[in-house]
Amino acid sequence: MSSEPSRNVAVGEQVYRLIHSAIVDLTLAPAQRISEHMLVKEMNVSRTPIREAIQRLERDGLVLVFPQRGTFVAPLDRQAIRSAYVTRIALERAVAAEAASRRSTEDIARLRQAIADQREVAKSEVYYPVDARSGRFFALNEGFHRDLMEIADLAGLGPVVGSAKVHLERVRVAHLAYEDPYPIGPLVEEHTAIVEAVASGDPAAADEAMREHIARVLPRLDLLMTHRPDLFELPRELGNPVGFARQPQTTDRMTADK
Amino acid sequence: MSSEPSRNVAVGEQVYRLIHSAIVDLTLAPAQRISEHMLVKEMNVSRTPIREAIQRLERDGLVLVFPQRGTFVAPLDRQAIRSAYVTRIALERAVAAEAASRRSTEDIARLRQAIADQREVAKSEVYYPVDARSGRFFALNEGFHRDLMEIADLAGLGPVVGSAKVHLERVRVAHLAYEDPYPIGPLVEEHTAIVEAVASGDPAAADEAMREHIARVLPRLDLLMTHRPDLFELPRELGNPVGFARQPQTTDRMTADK
DNA sequence: CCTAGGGTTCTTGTATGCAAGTATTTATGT
DNA sequence: ACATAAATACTTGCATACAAGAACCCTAGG
Repeated sequence: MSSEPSRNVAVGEQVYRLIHSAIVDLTLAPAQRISEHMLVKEMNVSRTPIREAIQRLERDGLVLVFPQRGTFVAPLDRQAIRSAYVTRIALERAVAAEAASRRSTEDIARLRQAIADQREVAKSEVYYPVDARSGRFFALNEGFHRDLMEIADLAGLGPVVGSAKVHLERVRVAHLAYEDPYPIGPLVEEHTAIVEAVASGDPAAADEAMREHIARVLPRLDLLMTHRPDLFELPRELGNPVGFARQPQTTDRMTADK
Repeated sequence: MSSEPSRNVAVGEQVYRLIHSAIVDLTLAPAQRISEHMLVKEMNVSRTPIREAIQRLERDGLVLVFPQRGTFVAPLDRQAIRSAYVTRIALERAVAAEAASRRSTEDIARLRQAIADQREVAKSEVYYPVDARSGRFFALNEGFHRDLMEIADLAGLGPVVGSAKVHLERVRVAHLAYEDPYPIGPLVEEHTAIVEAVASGDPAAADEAMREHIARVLPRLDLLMTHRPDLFELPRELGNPVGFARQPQTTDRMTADK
């Protein structure tokens, strides 16, 4: 980026974050075409960091790359959303259970403080904002789940859960334009139940409390599919994009042929 | 690659698979230094696809990139391995349970056929080979778990589970050099238990059968850490690599500044 | 009016050159 | 001999040029 070098964070990382959040909050519409050249002009960066970002987004399932044909913002995909939901619920449950097994007294205090903060914020921020990703409660919520991961000594799950969450968030953002504002009060109560289960050192109870919590925030997918089928369709039928047979179990070996 | 264009699969993908399997089967030793230039000479490819592959491997947690300082094969990391283990067990359990809920009669037949194939192969291949990733049973095992995902309509979990599994496989490969050959007969019996639970449509039983199965293949990590501490250490203490604060929750917006 | 063909323009994939920063090594002075 | 500093040889990040293929449009012919 020619303006504001903003050293300390690589350019490719900045580009990735920018496009990433634009896709998640639907600023970039599903199925919308994007081209590297367009992004180059728009962001004053060369193609290299743009391509790096696009390849990461492709692996996140947020863009579809058709070689020599074009790149598109990934439409909402029922199967991908279902997978993301299963992933999130399975991993967060495991985190809660493990946190209940490993928590120290300091951890308990930390979680109770987090709950107190959430309660305080919930007095002023009663509903989620329409973009769903701004506001203090959103940050507190993210931090709460991250705290649990650290207590469970499973911080490595952060990226995995995060990459699943973005698909659910896109659905939630789309929903907020059609549904009543989402109240955050009940979320704090559910968080409280999780914390108490963790504090009591009961993994099964923590597991169940988290299961209820996550199940509750599942957006009504079918409703959205009938209201906005356009969000689920790619403009034209193209073949398969390139990046879907990942995680190879190849048996090849390093063959230096020089 | 200058020799054998091998069209149909992108060069970057080939490079990725090559380095990926070399790291997983420990052909490339943990903590070993690798440089883009070295790989360029070794594989007769330009830096671009090499860099693409390295960035993907970095996100897989298989290499560590220190900008302007060097790139290293990621040493075995206790926390990463623990996270991978939790991820795999949580997701495979969810898959088994969901498969039990959705299975059709054709699915049941398919699974029983897979078991029959495994039993047949287990007669000749009694133990895992030392490289742990070749042989017919390895492929059958991969296919079995993939079948379950398809039956559960959760094929999207394939890459996630796969990227977790590689960390466990590295540990398993390292183990096989120090332990007795691993018998595959019991694995077939465990698979059978899973299939019967799925066939009977009992999600809880399928969940439990899968839990036992995965828990059994957990390699003895502590043993390896005492035998080969070198596999867990980076040669020198460097700062943090670049790619660890992924999955941003940035609030930035697209700001075209042209 | 419709169809077929050719050329133009767009797309992404790949190779390469330049820049900036780090570590190592060598020279130089004490 | 030792410490210090400059120079040199690396590293990866970024920019850009070239190549190959796909889609589109426009024209010519039926």
